[in-house]
Formats: sequence, structure tokens, C-alpha cells
Amino acid sequence: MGRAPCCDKANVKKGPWSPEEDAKLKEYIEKHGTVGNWISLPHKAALRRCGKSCRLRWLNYLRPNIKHGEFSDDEDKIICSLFDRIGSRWSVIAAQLPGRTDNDIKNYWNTKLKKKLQVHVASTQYPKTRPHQSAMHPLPSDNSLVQNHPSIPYHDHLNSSFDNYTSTPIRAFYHHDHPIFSSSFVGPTTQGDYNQVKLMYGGEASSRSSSDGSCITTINQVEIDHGFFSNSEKLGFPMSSYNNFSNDHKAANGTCFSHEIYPDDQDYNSIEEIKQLIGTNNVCNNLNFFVDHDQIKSEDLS
DNA sequence: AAATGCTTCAACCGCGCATGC
DNA sequence: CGCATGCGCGGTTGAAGCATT
Repeated sequence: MGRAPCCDKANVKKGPWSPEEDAKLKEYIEKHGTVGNWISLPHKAALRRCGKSCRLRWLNYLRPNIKHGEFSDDEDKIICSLFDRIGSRWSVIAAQLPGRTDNDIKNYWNTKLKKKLQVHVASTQYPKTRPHQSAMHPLPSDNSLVQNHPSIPYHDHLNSSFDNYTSTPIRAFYHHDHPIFSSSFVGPTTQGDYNQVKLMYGGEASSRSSSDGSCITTINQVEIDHGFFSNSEKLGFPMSSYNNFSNDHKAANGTCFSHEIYPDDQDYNSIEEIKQLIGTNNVCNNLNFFVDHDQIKSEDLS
């Protein structure tokens, strides 16, 4: 036996609301408030509608201070950032955007924002070759960017799930100054090849974890991605794309570089080689760098 | 101008959770 | 404690409008 229907389906109207229905609902709620019972509201307000339908109509369209129309860049950033951290918890995201409804944000994400990001990801696919082999993605010739930043205390957020890591070196790339993705950026990955370590510098020290178990720690301006998919990465978007969005990950000078370590590059399979490649020896002092890998495990970078 | 395909978004549906009895 | 009920949420649908052929 299933759950009893919330209303008499045969006697309720479905589909778009007429202006008359809107007026009735609005008038009733302005007079009596929404406190009480949505299920009984249609009867009291003389509406042939399901209570849930009334609630939805009020919350998404009729209630005061609803904001319609284009989303601003700032709103885009907030949505992207929050989606990446908490996933499709639209009501939580909506709570951060006054005047926007969860339905609005959900629609916006599904129809526009997601595509916007996919287009960007596609347009910034990094080459399969190692970075120093790519004219398009040259490594910085020096580490002045890193040296310009003060040392920031070590935040240890490495966790036990990191033990599943099996990555090895190295594919590195970086880019910056994109209107949206002005921070460092990882190309789309799949579950199978995600085993990677991402080193990023240029941002502030911080750490974060996502509901899916992913965890990223920034240590002395070097960011370690613990290797679990963030919500955006599940969709093929890079977690660190949003570092510049949120206050706690804002790049100190608006520019970040990142270096990724992948398993498919046999030339670089030790921390020393990684350090040499990306030129961050001086940044990585005193950094305990955990990678669960055949050759690299709990290795001290210093 | 008509047909077809695509996009948008309001609304619906079903499920999980909270609460009250 | 178990059940009934209502609320809130996220996923999905489909009508309407727009774009393209």
C-alpha cells in the first residue's frame, strides 16, 4: 500500500495558474498569512488546487521580493562555488541569494550555468603532453610568484581516505586571467584517471572538504587535492576553478598556477622530480606530503 | 511562411524528514 | 514506539516560445 495522495487528484486543477487564481491565493495569504496548513488552504481560499501547488506558486512566484530575470556575475560565482562545495542543495544555495528561489537556481544551473562551464572546460582542454613539451602551456620560468608570497602556516587536513590514492606524476599546466576562471584549473577527468595530485600556488592558505569526501588542503600556498571528486568534478568541472570565487580561497594577486601529477607519465615519479619541475622547493619546506603510491608514501618534501 | 528542433522554466511528482497523536 | 500527516526538497516533465532550416 502506498502513501495516501495529499489531495483529491480528480478534483484539482493542474497546469499554469491563471491571474484570477494568483489573485485569490495572494489575497488569502496577505489576509491570513502562510502560517497553518497548506493542504487546507485551497479549500479556504476557494481554489481548486492542490495545497502543494499553492505553496509552490506562492514561494516561487507570488511572494514579495522575488527577483526575476538575469543572474549577475556575482550570483553565478556564488552558485558555482556553493554547488562545488555542497552539490545540488538548491534551497541552501538559494538562502545565500536573496530574492532567488531554489527552483530558479536549479533551472538556471541546469539550462545555462552548467553549459557555460562545459563550454569553458572544452575550450581550455590542456594537451596530453607534458607541460614543458607544450608551447601553449609553458611552465613559469622562475618561481617569483611563489617567492612573492609570505609563508603561511601548515594546515594538516590529510585524511585516512587518502590511503586509496594511487597516483604518480606528472602532467602540469596552468592558465589564468580568464573572466570566470581566473584561478588555477584542472581539465575534466574521469573516475578512472582522477588519481592525481594537484599543486597550486598563488592563493591563500586554506583547506576544504566536500560532501563527497574530497578534500583539498593548501599548505604554504601549495594546494593538495586529496583526489576525491568534488561535485563539479563529477560533472567534469574542476574544483579549483572556483578558488578565486570564494573569499577564503581568493588568490592573493589574482593569479594562480597549478601543477598536476598524473599516473601516466613515467618520467616523473618522485617528489624530488616534481619539486624540480615546478620549482617550488622553497615553498615546500616543512611540508609533509602524503601520496599513497608505490614509490611515494608519506614522503617529506623538505 | 511552415515545419522542425531547441531552450526555457513553471509546475508536478515522489520521497525523506519532522512532528503530533 | 508506530503510524498518519504535512512540509520541504530535488529531480523531472512538458507546454510555450524562440531559433533554425
